Amino acid sequence: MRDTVEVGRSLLGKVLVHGATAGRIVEVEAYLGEGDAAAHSARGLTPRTRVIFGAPGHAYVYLIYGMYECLNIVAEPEGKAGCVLLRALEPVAGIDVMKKRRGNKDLCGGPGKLTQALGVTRDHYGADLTRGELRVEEWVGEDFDIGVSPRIGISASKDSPLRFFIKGNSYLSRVSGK
DNA sequence: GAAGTGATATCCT
DNA sequence: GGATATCACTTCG
Repeated sequence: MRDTVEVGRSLLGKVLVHGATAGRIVEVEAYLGEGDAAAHSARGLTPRTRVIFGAPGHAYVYLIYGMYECLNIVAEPEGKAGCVLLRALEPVAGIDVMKKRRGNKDLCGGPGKLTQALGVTRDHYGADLTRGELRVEEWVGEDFDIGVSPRIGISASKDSPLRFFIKGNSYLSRVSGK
């Protein structure tokens, strides 16, 4: 569990690159395997969640509510479940492309939105994020403070402080409409 | 505030 | 093998 948390924190500030588009990771959530009722992996290994139990550094993309993909990065070593959900990005490249795809609205301020903006689909399920078209890159930038809070939009384990974000960043996700 | 969307997992026959 | 309950969200009212 600690490893997943560490990976999540270390992902903050890095950049997710997909072709011409790229975004800085400003908000993530850790999803553990054992003892985390909110994680897909909590109920064991299934065809859908098998990537979470696989090698770290790979993408776990799933379709939720029929229309939206969510992008996770596997964090734990093979055999253990644990992944980090990317919730929000700060657009840094290919913004015009994102706007075209998203219709000029909020580009990356939510798990389903950021995948649309970057063009991430289930085709990237299991992809290696250290190389290839879709990848995560280091980013040398100014220092930032990391904030912690409970996760958003789930029904189980609401109180676990497993959401990490860059303090003060204005591209963080918001809970709809409110 | 509520509905809609489709894949998955868990029943039920 | 087939049906339905669930879901880590977004959009529209």
